[in-house]
Amino acid sequence: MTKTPPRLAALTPYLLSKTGKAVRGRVASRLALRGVRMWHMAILDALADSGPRSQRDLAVTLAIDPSDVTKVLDELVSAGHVERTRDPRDRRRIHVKLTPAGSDTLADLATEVSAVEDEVLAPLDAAERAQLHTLLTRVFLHIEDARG
Amino acid sequence: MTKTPPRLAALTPYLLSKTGKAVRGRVASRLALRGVRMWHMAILDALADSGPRSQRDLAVTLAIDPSDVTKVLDELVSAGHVERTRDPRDRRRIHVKLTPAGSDTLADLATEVSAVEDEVLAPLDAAERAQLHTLLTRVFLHIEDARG
DNA sequence: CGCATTTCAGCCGTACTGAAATTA
DNA sequence: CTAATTTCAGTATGGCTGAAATGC
Repeated sequence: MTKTPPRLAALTPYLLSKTGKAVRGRVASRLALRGVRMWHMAILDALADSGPRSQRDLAVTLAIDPSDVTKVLDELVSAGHVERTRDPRDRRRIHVKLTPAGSDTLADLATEVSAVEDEVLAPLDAAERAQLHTLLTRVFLHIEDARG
Repeated sequence: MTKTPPRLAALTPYLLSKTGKAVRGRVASRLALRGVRMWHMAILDALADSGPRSQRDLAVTLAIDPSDVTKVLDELVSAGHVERTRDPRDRRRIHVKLTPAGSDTLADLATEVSAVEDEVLAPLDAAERAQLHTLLTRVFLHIEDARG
C-alpha cells in the first residue's frame, strides 16, 4: 500500500512523471525478454516508418545522442536486425537499413508494447483510452516543438 | 524539428514514457535552481501532508530505497529543512520532522511545479486539463496497487 | 582552413545490492 | 536467536562530454 502524498498527486507533472516512469519500467522488462532495450525498438521503428537513413538522422529524429546511436546499432547489427553501409555520395555518412529479420522482430516488440498498454490502461474503457491518447498527443507535440 | 516515428507515437505507453521524461526534466531543472532534486521535494511533501514520520515510512510511502532516503535527508538536514530525532520508544527508528524553513521552501517548490504545469499543459483548456488529470489519476492508482 | 559524421573512452547522477551496526 | 531500521560501500546503468579519425 503506497499512498502517494495528496499534494504530489494533485500535480499533473507529478502524475505524468510517475506513470511515465512506471510504464517505461514495464515496457523495458518486456523488451528485455527479447534481448533489446528501448532505443533498439525506437530505432527499428524509425527505420520501418521512414526507410533507410543516416545515423545522424536517427539521432536527431529520436533525440538520442549520436554516440549512443553507435552503440545501439552495434548490437542491432550483430543481432542481424539492421545493416550498415557507407553512403557512396558522402562517405562520412553511414546508411542504416532494416533487415527482414529486424522487421519481424519489430512486429514482436510492438505486440509486447500493446500488451503493456492493455495492462496499464485496464481501468479505462475504449473511449477513455482514446481520449487520454489524444490529450497526451497534444501535450507531447507541444513539448516536442518547444525545444527545437 | 523532431518528428517522432508514427508507429511509436501511436503507442500510448510511448507517449506516457516520453512526455513523462520530458516533464521530469523540466521539473528537475526548475528545482535545481533552488538547489534540490525530485526526492527532496517528494519527502518535504510527504512530511507536510502527514506530519513527522520515520525514514522507513517515507521510503515505503514514496517507493524510494531506504538507503537513498538517508542520503536525501542528510542534505535536507544540512539545509535546515527537516530535523532528525530518535524515536525514544523504538530507538531503531528516526523521526523526521519538517522545519518552518522547510515548509516555506516547499511552498516555493510547489510554485515552480505549477509553472511547469502551465507550460506543459498550455495547449489544453481548463476542462481538458481536468480530464487529463482524472484519467492519469486512474491509471496511476491502478499501476500503484498492481505492485503492492 | 572550418565543418560534419562517426566512434571511442570516460564521467556523473540515479538506482539498486549487500552487508554492517544498532535495537527490538 | 530472529527481525527491523538505518547507514555505508560498492555496483550497474543510461545519458552525457570531449576528443580522435575520417571525409566534406
